[in-house]
Amino acid sequence: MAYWLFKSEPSSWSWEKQKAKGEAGQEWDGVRNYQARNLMRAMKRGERGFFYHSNEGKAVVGLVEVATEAHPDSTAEGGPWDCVDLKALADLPRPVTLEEIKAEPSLAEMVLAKNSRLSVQPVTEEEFRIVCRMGGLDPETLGL
DNA sequence: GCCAACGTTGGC
DNA sequence: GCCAACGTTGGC
Repeated sequence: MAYWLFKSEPSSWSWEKQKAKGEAGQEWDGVRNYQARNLMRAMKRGERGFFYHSNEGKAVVGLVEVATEAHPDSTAEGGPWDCVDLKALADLPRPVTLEEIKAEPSLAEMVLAKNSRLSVQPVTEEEFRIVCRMGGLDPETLGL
């Protein structure tokens, strides 16, 4: 089981909008970066990730589930771009800010802290658990 | 709004 | 295949 992080500017696609999609989920389209695309190609249905608000908020605000494996990005018009579908799983009771992540020594190696520009990122299991707890979610009781 | 970091493009 | 120029991202 791998873990991930998805970044979005709230002004273009917010956590509120993602939640409103509910079980139907939403194609994570528009990614035009090979590294990010390759990470999405490696994702499996049912894997979990964080939803991160960049620019405004700068915080991990929720948990998502990978709802489909990678498929062609419907906005890419035959280009080499694939993406997965995501559905919202849960709010973080307390958003975990970038500042807090950078201040936490055990998260020093987190991609978000080191290469904040990558829009889809891998997260280790340990990082996933730490950020969940910082956000007020117990990964055990969630069955994660 | 600035600018550093990064990725991509294209001339050579 | 190198690398300068350019565009974009996102923290500050």
